[in-house]
Amino acid sequence: MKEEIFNSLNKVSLKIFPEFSGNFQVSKPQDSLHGDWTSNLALIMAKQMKRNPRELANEIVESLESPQSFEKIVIAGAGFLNFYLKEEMFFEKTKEFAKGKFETPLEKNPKKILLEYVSSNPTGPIHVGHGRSAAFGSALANLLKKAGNNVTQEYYLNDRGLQAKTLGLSVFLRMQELQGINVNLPEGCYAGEYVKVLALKAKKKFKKKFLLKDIDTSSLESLDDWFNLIEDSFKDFSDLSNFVIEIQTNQIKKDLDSFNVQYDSWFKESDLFKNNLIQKSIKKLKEDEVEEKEGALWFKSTNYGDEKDRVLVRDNDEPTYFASDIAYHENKFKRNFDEIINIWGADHHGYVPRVKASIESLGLDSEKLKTLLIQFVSLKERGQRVQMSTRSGEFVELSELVNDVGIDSTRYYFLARKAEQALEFDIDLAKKTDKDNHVYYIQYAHARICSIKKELKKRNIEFELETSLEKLNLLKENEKDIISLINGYPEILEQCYKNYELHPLCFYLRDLSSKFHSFYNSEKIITENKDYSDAKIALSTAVQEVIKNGLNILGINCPEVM
RNA sequence: CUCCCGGUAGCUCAGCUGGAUAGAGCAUCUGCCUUCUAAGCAGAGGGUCGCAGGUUCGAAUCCUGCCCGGGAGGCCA
Repeated sequence: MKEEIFNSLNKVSLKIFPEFSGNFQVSKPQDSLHGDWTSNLALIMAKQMKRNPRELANEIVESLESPQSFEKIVIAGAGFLNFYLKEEMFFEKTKEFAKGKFETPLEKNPKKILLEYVSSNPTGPIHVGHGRSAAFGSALANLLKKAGNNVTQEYYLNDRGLQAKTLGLSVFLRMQELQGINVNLPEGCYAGEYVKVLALKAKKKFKKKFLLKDIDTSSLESLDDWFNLIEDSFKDFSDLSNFVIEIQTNQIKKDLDSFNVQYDSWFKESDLFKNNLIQKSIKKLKEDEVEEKEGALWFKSTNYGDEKDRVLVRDNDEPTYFASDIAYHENKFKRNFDEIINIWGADHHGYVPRVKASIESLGLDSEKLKTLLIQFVSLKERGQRVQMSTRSGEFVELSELVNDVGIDSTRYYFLARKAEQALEFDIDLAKKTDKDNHVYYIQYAHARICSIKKELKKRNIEFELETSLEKLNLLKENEKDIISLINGYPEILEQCYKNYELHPLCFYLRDLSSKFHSFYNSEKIITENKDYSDAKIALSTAVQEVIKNGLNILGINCPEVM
């Protein structure tokens, strides 16, 4: 509908003023008194034409074609064009939605999209910060799919390199402790409790294979000292590293799966090495943008506006994380996606320019890549900030939070906040099971409607949806406000889709629920007046379906009984 | 020092691609259960949109400068 209005207005604007190039809008007015749709076209045009906006508005209305969907078009305020839908059009969306029809062809040209998110290192458990990305990524995937696109969700696994070795060492040292050999953990080792759990598993698997026995380690201090010793004494050490990385990876998969997050693809960094893709990609960078300096190999990302040039291969011949990422991104592009989306923690924002630079140097179209940054999460409990620091291993695991407050609350509050805004997660609020907790409030509205349906059966009252939907005009004016809100649902989805955001949907569902609770409470829905009763149940059904549809996108459960 | 995010009601936040009287929730105060779920509803009070300029018919929204909070700036990931 919005589009129809936009197109016909556009047509008229060009007729009146062919040079018109303004960016006018058609939107839902804040106040329903201002109609079902409103446009600022006359105001925008008046500026360019240096004319009186109200006069212009008159001309526009006069030459507007096919206004048959509208009861009236009113010129208001400074020159707004307010469109009032005819009643039968007004009920259109509610009728469709009540029947569960949500065909929203948001995307006219469906795309093949790669969505990479979380991708945290398998050196430890997923924590709450990753959880926010997980909730966001999976919900965005749902939305992109609903819009008609083909979406691949991918997790990039850093399963090799220094961090894998460090985890191996950390577990190795805990294994010694299990045998009564005391060693000091060097700086940089992973210190969390989960490392001890891994050590137990490793001990079971490898028995006495990785034991120090009589080796004197008293002089060892740094990570490197230890790595040297291990290289000399334990030829198969990588078996241990690989083993614990695999266990951690499975743990991550499990944690994400129980958070309603499912991937289509797990991409291993080690595969890039197996196939020598890193070297191959580096060779494909523009020749004059790669140079050797101070024993290392550099990429001149400053050519593309990056702050400084970046190292690709260290002086010890080990490629950097950045080099892997170039190969990984080249691989993404080779897989022929129309759009490639990365969801990264905001602490990686400095990383964006160099990756874009490398893509361009490879001769690929960096416009295809979109990077969304998610800000940090902090936790609040009993009015106090929960202390967290990754360095000391005192972070709160996602699974811990989910166990505490539940998956629905966790997902909702992660999503109800603009992604680029830091999030303060109120644990006490999220645990509440009353109206203060928005997700309960929304679910409760849905459950209440289910409950009405049950009551109908109990009382043996017949209800036929199709015919009842024809009685919507019996609703009172204030009840029609709900219909107006329902009419706005597609635009909310469109806004989310266009801007890669989900919080407007969260806010919308809460608003809709609020309107419904108010409606429910004002008077009985099931009454002696059969026709009016039918109309109210039909309206409730539409609300029920919209809530179900919305929660589904957010990846939040929609119980029928609470 | 450079870059990124933020500063809107007592608190947590929407609104920011310029539009009509700046909105929600919480908290505070006043009401509402013989009822299809009170796990709820109705009402009230509460604002220098960080500060100062600028752009224009119109600025919370755009531009410039400044102040405050958080984050990032490795041959770590």
